[in-house]
Amino acid sequence: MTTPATKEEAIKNHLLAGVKADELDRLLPNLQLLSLPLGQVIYESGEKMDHVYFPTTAIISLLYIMENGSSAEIGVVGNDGMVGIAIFMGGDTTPNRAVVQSAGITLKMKAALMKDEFTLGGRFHNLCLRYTQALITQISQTAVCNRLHSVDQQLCRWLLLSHDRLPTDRLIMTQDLIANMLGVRREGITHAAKRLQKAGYISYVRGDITILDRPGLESGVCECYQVVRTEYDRLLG
Amino acid sequence: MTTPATKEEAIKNHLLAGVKADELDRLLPNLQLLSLPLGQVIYESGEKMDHVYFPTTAIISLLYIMENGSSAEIGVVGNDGMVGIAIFMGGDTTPNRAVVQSAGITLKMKAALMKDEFTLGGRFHNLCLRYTQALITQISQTAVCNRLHSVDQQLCRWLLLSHDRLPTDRLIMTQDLIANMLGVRREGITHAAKRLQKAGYISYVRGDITILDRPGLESGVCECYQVVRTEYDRLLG
DNA sequence: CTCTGTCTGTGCGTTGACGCACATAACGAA
DNA sequence: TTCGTTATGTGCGTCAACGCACAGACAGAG
Repeated sequence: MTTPATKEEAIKNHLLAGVKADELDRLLPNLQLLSLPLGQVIYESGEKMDHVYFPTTAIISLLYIMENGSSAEIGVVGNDGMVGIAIFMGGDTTPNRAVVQSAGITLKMKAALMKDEFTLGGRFHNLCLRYTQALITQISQTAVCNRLHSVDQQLCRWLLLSHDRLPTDRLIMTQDLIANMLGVRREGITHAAKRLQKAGYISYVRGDITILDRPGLESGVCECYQVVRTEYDRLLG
Repeated sequence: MTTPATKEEAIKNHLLAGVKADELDRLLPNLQLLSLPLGQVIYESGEKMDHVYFPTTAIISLLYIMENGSSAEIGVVGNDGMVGIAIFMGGDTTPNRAVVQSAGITLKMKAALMKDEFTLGGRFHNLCLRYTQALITQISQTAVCNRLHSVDQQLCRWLLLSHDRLPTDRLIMTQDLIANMLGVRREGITHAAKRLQKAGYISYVRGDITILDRPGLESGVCECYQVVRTEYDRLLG
C-alpha cells in the first residue's frame, strides 16, 4: 500500500532535505510513501534491488547472514540516509539482507529513476556519495567495535544509534532480535540490559525499551559511537 | 623519490587496467611511480589526503587506531584497487590510518587531478564507484568475521587476502605486526601460525612467511573470504 | 480464566582469548 | 665472536562470552 509523498514527508529524511529545491521537485513525483512493519525484509542477499528507500521514521538494519544461520549487523539506516546504495554504485546488489528494525514510514523510488537522477551529477549525486562515505565509516567502526569492545559497550552503541534515528524514546525490540543484530547470545543481551536498567539508563519490558537517561548511555559507550556521529555530522551536517 | 609511470607499470593495477585507452592516456602523465617501504604511513586519521594511490606490488592496510593505542584492520588494498576513495567521495579524509603492509611499488596522483578525472564521469568514474562497493563488502565482511570467527580462521583469511595481492608466495611480516592488524594478541598469532605451519600450509621464520599450500589455507578459512572474493570478481572482474 | 506461546531471568560448566612473565632463538652490528 | 636487539615459543591464571537447560513472567486467544 503506497501513496505519493508530500514535500513535508520527504524532508523528514535528511538526505532529501539536503538536495536543491529543483532537484527535490523532480524527485517528489517518483517518491512513494510506504509503511513498513517490524521484521519486514526490504531485500535479500544477492537479490537485485529494484527500489531505493529513504526512511523517515522507520529504521532499517543491514545484516549479513552466515551459511549456518547466525547473523551480524554491519550498519543501520534511518532518516539520516538511504537503503540501496548499490543501485548507484553500480553493483545493483550486495551480499546483505536489509530488514526493518523499527516499524515506520519510508519513501521509496524506482531504481531506474534513482540512477537517472544520480547520473545528472548535481548536489543529489554528491550527497549520495558523501552519505556512502559516512556509511563506510559506520561499517568500519562496527568492525573495530566487534573486535575490541564488550557486549555492554556494543549494546550502548546500538541503543544510541537507534535512538538517534527515532522520533521518540521508545524502541520496540526483543532481546532476542537485538542479539541477532549484534551477533551475540540472547543471554548476553539480558545481562547487559539488566545492568543498564539497574543504572536507570533504560526501562525494559518485554520488547518495549524506553531510553530514560541518554547521557547515562553515552557514559557507557565506547569511542566508536562518537567517531561515527562526528563523521556523519562532518559529511552531511 | 618518484618517476613518471609507464603504461606497462600502470596496468599492473587492475583499476587502471580497466579504464578506456583514451582515459588512461590522459591519466598517465599525472601518475608518479613510488617505492614504499614496509611500515610507511600513507596518511593519518583525519588528515586531508592530497594524493590517491594505485598499488601495483605494494599492499596497503587500512587501520583504525583506538585512543588507547590498540588497532584493528578494516580493509586491505593491493593491485586490485586504490587508496584514497574519500577524495572522490567528497569527504577528503577518513578517520583511518593507511600503512604499508608489504613493501613495493605504487602509482600516485594528485587529489585535484583525481577529482577532475572523476567528474568527467567516464568508465573511470564507474570503476571507482564499483571498486568502492567492493571495498564496502570487504569492510562489512571484516566486521562479521571479527564478531563470529576464531583467530585461526581470521589468520587464514588475512593470509589469503595478502597472497591474492602479492606477486610472490613470500610475505615479510612479523607476528607482532599481524597481531596489530587483526587486533588480537601476538601470542594468539603465534599459536595460530604454528598450527598452520604444522599442517604444512605455510613456513614461518622470523617475519618471513612463505605460502606453501594455498588450497590448505583455503580449507581452513571461513566463508567470509570467498564472499569478498566473489564480490570483487563480480564487480571488477 | 485458562492455555499456549513468547519473552526474560538465572545457573553452570566450557572455551577461546587475554595479560603477564619468561624462556629460547635468530640476526646484525661492533 | 660476542653482545644486544628483536622475534618467537610457552606456561600460567583470569575473564568474557558461549551453549545448554530450565524457571518464571507476561500477553493474547479462545
